[in-house]
Amino acid sequence: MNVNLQKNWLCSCYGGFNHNITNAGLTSRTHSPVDDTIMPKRTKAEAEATREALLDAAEVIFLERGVSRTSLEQIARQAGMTRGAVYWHFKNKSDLFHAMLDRVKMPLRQLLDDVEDPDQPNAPLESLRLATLHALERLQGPRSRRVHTILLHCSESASDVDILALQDQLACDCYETMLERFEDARDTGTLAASIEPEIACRMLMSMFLGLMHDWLRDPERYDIGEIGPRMLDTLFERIRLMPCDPRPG
Amino acid sequence: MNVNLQKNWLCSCYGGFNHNITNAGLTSRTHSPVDDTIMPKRTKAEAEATREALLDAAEVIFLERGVSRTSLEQIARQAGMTRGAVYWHFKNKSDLFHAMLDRVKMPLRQLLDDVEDPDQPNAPLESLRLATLHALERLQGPRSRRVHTILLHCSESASDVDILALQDQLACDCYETMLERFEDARDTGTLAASIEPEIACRMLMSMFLGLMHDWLRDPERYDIGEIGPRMLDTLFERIRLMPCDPRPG
DNA sequence: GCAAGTTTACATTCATGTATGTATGCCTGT
DNA sequence: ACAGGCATACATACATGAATGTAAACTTGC
Repeated sequence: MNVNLQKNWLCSCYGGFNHNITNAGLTSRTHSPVDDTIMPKRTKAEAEATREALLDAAEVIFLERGVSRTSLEQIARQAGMTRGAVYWHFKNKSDLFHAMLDRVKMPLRQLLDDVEDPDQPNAPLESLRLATLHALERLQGPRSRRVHTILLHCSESASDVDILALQDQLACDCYETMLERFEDARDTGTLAASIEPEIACRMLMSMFLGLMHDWLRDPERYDIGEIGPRMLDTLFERIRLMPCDPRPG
Repeated sequence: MNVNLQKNWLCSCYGGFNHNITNAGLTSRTHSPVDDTIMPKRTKAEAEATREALLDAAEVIFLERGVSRTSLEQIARQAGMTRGAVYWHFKNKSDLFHAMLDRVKMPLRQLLDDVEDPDQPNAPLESLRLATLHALERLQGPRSRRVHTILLHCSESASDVDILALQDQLACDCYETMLERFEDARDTGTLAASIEPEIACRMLMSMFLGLMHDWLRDPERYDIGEIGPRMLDTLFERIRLMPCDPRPG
C-alpha cells in the first residue's frame, strides 16, 4: 500500500527542487525505492536519506495542516515510513521541528560576511542593504519559503514547540549585529543625524519582518522579488544623510 | 510558568477521572462557582454576562496555551462554567474565536475618521500618521494586546480557525484605504516624488505589522509607546517631499 | 408549562509514547 | 573469508490520555 504513497511523495517532494544531499548517497548500489517488493536496505546513507525525507515530509504536512494538528503518523506516511522511523530519528515533534529549522537558518552575521569584502569594506548601510536583499533572495527558495511560512503562520506559541523562544533568539541576534552597523553608520556620518541607530534598527527589522509575514501569508498576491528590493532601497535611500539634512555635530 | 499552571489545572480538574468533577470544586446544586451565595438567575442580562465571561476566559487561556491546544473545557472552567454553556453560546471553537476578535477590531477606516476633521482636512500623510499613532495607543490596551497576541502568535493556520483568511481580509482592507491616502499625497506633492504610493504603502504596513509582531512576542523588552511613535514619525518625516528632493512634475 | 440556559453523561475519535518484534548491516575474531 | 554477534533501523501493537459533539436531564424565568 505504500508504493503509491512513495511515488506521490517522490513527485511532490523531489520533483522540482534541488535536493542535492538526499539522492547523492544512495544511488550507488541500491535499486529504485519504488520497487514493489519491500527491501529494507538500511545502510548509513539510506538512514540519512530517510531522515531527510522525514524532514521534507514534515515541511509539507506542517504547511498544509499546521504544526499542532499534524500527527507524527501523518509525517511518517507522507515520507512512506511509519511512526517508528520518526521516533528513531527524532525524540519527538519538537525535536523534529528544530531539525527542520536548522536546515534553513540564515543568521544575519553570515549574510553580512557574504556581501562584505574584507579588503574593500562597504559603507555599513550598504552592507546592510546588500545583506537584506540577499536574505530576500534566499527567502524565495522553496524550502526557505516553506519553513519560514511554517514559523510565522503555521505554528503557535505554547505548543509542542516553543516558537516564541526560537523567534526571540533569532530576532535578538539579528538586532545586535544590525545595531552595530547602524551605530557605525551614525559615527561615520552616513546615517541622517536625526535618526538614532536604535530606531533605524527597529525600523529595518520591523519592515523586513512585516514584509515576510505579509508576503508569506499569500505569496501569489505580489512579487516580493520586485516589491521587496524597492521597499528596502527606498528605506536605505531615505534614512541616509541627505544634502538638506543638518550636518552632524 | 505555563507548564506549572497547566499541570496544576490538570490535576485539579482531571485528578480523579471523568467522574464527579463537580464534587471537587463545585457545589452540587447551586451551581454558580463564582458566586456561591446567591442562586443563579438566568435572566437575559446574565446570559449575556456569561457570554462575555466566556470570551474573557478564552482570551486568557488562548494566550496561555495557544488556540489549538486549548480545549473548550478549559475555557468553560476558567469562566466558572461547563462546556455546555460554551456550546450554548457558540457553535464551536472557531465561532468563539471570531466573536472574541469582534470585540477588538479597529479598521483603519474608522481610525482615520477619528483623527480627520471634515471641516479642516489634514494632509493625507498627517492623517495616516495620526491614525497609526492612534492604532498604536489602542494596541496597548490590555484586551487589544491580548487578542492581537493571540492572532499573531498563539494561533496557527489550518487550525480550527482560518487565521490566514482573517488576517488577509484585515490586511487587504487596510492596504486599500492606506493606498488612497498615499496616492492623494503623491498627487498633492506631499510624498517624495521618487516613492511610489504602492511602495510607501507596503513600507508603512510592513513596518507596523512587523513592529506589532516583534513587540507582542515579548512586550517587556521595550516600551512600544515610546519606540513606536519614534519609528513612525521618522518614517513619515523621511518619505515626505524634502527640500533637496527633485520637485515633482 | 414552555423555553432559555446550563449541567451531566456518553460514544467516538485520535494522538502520543513506549514496548516489543524483526530483519538487516557492520564488525570482530579466528 | 566468514560465521556469529551485536547494533541499527525500522514496523507493529498496545495502553493511555484527552477533546469533541450530541443527547438528555435539570433548573429557573416568564
